[in-house]
Amino acid sequence: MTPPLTRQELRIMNVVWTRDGATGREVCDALSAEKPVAYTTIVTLMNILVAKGHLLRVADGRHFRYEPKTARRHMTANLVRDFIDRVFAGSPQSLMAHLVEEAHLSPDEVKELLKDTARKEKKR
Amino acid sequence: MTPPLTRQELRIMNVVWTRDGATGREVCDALSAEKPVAYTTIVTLMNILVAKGHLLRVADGRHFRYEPKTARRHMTANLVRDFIDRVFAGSPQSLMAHLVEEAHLSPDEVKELLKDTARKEKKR
DNA sequence: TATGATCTACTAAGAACTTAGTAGTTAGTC
DNA sequence: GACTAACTACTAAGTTCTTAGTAGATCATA
Repeated sequence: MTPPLTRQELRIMNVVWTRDGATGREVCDALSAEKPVAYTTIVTLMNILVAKGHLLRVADGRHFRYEPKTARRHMTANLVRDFIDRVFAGSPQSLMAHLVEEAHLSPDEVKELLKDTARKEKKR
Repeated sequence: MTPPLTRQELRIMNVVWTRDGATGREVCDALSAEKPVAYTTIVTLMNILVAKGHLLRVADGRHFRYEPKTARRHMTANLVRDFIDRVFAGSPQSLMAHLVEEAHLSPDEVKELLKDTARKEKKR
């Protein structure tokens, strides 16, 4: 069972999601800011993502734009589930405990988050 | 940059950590319960883990035992950090929010966890 | 219209991951 | 002592990931 997305594929999806659609050139430029990468490399990967059903390739004039087909939220949920399975034996509680204990988050920060979440819940 | 551990390597480490040391046979049996795998496959991977410095191979009579060299806690922290970087742009808060929102955890469950954590903190 | 820039399509090649086989050694047992 | 079982060492092969090159088409422009 392979992960829903490979590392590089995810980096690309992050750019496309953020912009809600992008060209190969845009993604290449965005990722090259961190570490230079060939344009053709990016396009190859993006077409793989199309084949996998995560991107949609739409003609934009005589070029192509790529639009997200899989929602970020949906993909994130899959990735988190997979991660919890592998690292925390399927227990989200364990992950949460880890986050708190490792001081990635202080209990206060968590409380703040909970408040925010509660607020959002009410709005719905 | 490759992940700290590959999927299969992590599965093996989980067995070794849980038992605080194991033979190739033990790991093979444990993992084969889920999905059959050849003994030699496991040993090959375990020796790779030795080469990577995650396991220690110690003679036990005329056979070998493998003991964890990297602490589970330490490895978990690395994996979580890597995951947060890739999926949540480096923000543990975002991961926490996701956990709560996706109902992997209800706010009540989180509060429970916080209580537990606070209790542990006091004990220290 | 010749030139250069940019994009697409196709192909390739190395690295790493995953899986497992073969040969040799050792220990127990008939 | 011969046979079988289990383990170790070495090797290999298929798959996927990652990266990128080449060739051809198209557009802008000098």
